[in-house]
Amino acid sequence: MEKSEFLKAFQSAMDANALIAFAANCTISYSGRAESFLAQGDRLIVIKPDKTLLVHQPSGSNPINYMKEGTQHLLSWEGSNLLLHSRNRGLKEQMRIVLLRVHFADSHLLEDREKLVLTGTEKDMAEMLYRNPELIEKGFVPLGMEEQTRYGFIDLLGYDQSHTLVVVECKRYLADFSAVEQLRRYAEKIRQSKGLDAVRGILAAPRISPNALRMLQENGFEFRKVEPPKYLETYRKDQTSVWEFEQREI
Amino acid sequence: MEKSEFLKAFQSAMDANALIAFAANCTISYSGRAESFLAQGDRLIVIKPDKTLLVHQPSGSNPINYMKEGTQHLLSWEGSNLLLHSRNRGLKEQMRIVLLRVHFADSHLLEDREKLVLTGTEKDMAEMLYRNPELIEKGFVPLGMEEQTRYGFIDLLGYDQSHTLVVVECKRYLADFSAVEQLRRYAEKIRQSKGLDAVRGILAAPRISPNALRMLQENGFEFRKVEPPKYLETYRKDQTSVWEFEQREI
DNA sequence: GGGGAGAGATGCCGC
DNA sequence: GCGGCATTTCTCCCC
Repeated sequence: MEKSEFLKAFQSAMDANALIAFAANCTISYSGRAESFLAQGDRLIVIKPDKTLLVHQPSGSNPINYMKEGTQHLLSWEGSNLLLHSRNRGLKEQMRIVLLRVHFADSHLLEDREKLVLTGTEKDMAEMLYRNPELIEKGFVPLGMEEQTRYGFIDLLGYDQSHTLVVVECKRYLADFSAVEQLRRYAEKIRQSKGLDAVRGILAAPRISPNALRMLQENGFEFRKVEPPKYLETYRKDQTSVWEFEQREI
Repeated sequence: MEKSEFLKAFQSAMDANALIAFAANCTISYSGRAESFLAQGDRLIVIKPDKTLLVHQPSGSNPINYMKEGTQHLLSWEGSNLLLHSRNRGLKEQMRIVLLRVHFADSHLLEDREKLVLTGTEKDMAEMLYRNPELIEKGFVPLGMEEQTRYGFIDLLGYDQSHTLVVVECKRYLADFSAVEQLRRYAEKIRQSKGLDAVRGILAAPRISPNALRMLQENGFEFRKVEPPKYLETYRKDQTSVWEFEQREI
């Protein structure tokens, strides 16, 4: 693609607040919270309507370079190449992308007001345990979830059969050191604030690392193997059979 | 863009292992580690040569949906629409994207073997303190960095003026609870393994949260305000003056 | 391949 | 705005 043609297309897209995506052979310098340099290669570059900039290499999930929303983007000639100079004054960040060759470029106005509906989060786990307390243990009585307590972001709070207070911390994947220490912080906080002798702590997760389990037990806490729930019931009911069939197929 | 035309272009791109980027009006269902649904809207969709799939809405840095590398992608008719069915058998994940309209599409073979050169990381901080021990305090003598010690991932280890062992934990941004507890874990570990009465702990970061500072002091540890270094010396020397001028300008 | 920890993390929700 | 924390975190490094 001709650079002069790209320059025009870029300007129109920016003026129209359209999303622009282009592939180019380029070098990239960044300076801001850190500093980086990326030598010459082919990348996909995207500028969104909110002026977020993303640079993607041919592999990997994450952008190799990026600028946050609200960044200013200026494209100009630098000899026979084009220079994309992106600046975010508020964040004191800037990027310089030298475009040696533009492979393709496209832009379009995007309309999208939808938000993702997601299940299987840590909060969903806490709600499941709130509604199915026997998953913690027989006789467990849930009191409240999350910010419903004044003692911090405790996932789930309740009493056991002998009326001892129980703090439950949920992790949707692997429970590690950090989860154990979170639990310890919460249990200690609530023990002090309520003037109790003892508070039980339970870590609920599908899995726990061996070291974290040791630390958990050293603190007198317990582990419960619990899977996060994954059911988009509202959105599934009209296509359940097909979806479940495909699930089984995998 | 005609859907039949897109179908052909998609197949060629997949066969050639090219990157493909297209904008489309679509709905998206995902099932795997979690489950999600995204109602109809315009998005940018990218499939990389390594078969990573990214879905971007018009704003924000992160993809709203994605599939990891090594995913299989099948495009086929579903009535008058196209269905992109992406599966990762190993991860037991799948995604179904119904394309109601394709706004644009482009693909290209990308050549890129370069890796990002980055400075200003936590490791760079530790190295700076190793070479400039007076930034910790007068009389501080560094012993080793990171994995050079047998006692874990301790950022920096040394002796103070009175030959007391000092454990230093670096954070490149805000030091929080987790940083304090990391420091405590390391200090305790090394104290026990060396059979010492006391070990000093220092948290080095540009900033620390009030609660973390309180916990730090309760543990008898100290805070040092330190900025991470940001100098790509190798890559800067031939353009220093221009770059620094622009930096000042911001 | 799993564990442990950083990241230019980002995003969300609370105060 | 900052603080605290989850994330389909991702990524790297080391065992």
